[in-house]
Amino acid sequence: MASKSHPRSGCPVSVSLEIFGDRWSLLIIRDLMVRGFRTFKQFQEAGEGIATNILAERLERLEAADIIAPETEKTDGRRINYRLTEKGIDLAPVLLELLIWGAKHERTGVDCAGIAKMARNRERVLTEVRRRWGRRDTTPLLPQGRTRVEGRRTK
Amino acid sequence: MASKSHPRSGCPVSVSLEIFGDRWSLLIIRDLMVRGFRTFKQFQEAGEGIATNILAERLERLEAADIIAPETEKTDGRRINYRLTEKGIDLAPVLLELLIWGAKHERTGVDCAGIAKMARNRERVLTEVRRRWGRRDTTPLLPQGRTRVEGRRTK
DNA sequence: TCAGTTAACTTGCATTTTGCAAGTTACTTT
DNA sequence: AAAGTAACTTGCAAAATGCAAGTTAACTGA
Repeated sequence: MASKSHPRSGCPVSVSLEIFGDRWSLLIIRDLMVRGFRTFKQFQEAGEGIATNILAERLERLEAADIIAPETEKTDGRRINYRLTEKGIDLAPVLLELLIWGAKHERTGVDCAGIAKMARNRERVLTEVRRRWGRRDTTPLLPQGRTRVEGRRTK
Repeated sequence: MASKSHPRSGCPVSVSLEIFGDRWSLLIIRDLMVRGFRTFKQFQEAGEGIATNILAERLERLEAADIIAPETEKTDGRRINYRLTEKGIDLAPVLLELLIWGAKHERTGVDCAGIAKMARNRERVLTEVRRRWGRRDTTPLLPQGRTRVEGRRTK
């Protein structure tokens, strides 16, 4: 991608975009963060149709950037579980704002009201994401339905 | 770009990324929002080396998404001033989080402490961005210093 | 134990998007 | 009216993407 790209300005926004400024990277991170996905296969199937070569390249890239870390499953040596690093979980606010913006301004097949509620409880939502990450809780933060996210509150 | 692309999931994050999920769009928006840039030439020169055809395509796309709006200058018919729409200014939180993340986790040639302070005053910063946008104040929000992007200021 | 299955990738190749340099067009300034 | 200037186009080579079809190492069930 922006692999051997140009010398860009040192602006943090620019630097960030060089790492995950494409159509897929943040979706993988979203899946890890709120959908509880962990494996190549899950990203491949439940994602929005990412090609396997691209997926492999993105995982490699995110790993190189220390945003995710692979971890071979003890009970099944084939299976690699990807996990967010601390740096990765720090992307939660970015994802949340992206979610809020999209829900507010685009037709997304998602319950706007539910998202709006999340927007009002920003801090609470972020704390919850972090809490789950800490205890390796992989139950999806949002029910999978997508259309109709009956915004279950953080409790 | 994602022009005649696939039917993706209705997730707001995905929808958002389809609009500005690339390496340039958010930089243009950043320039409009915090650097006070308005014209094609400014984006072209002070940006990080975007090609003119790509710039033209991105402006077109952002306009189509109703994130920016062009406005011909009254005193000089050649000059087109791009302005953020309400929908565009709503991207401020996204950009701010991107800025905070980049400054915290990457070597960016930017004063981390300064950004950290912004992070602590999130709401204040966002309010200020909005205020300037409202009164069409184009003085850069951040001093241009940085890694010397010889950013010729807008005067 | 060994044939079949599965997870995680590669590979090859056609298509699309980028990047670069060089125009073009419509004002404006001198 | 000649020379700039701003905002784009165009043509083309190079890189990234998407797709289908492998490949490899680990498991699993008979």
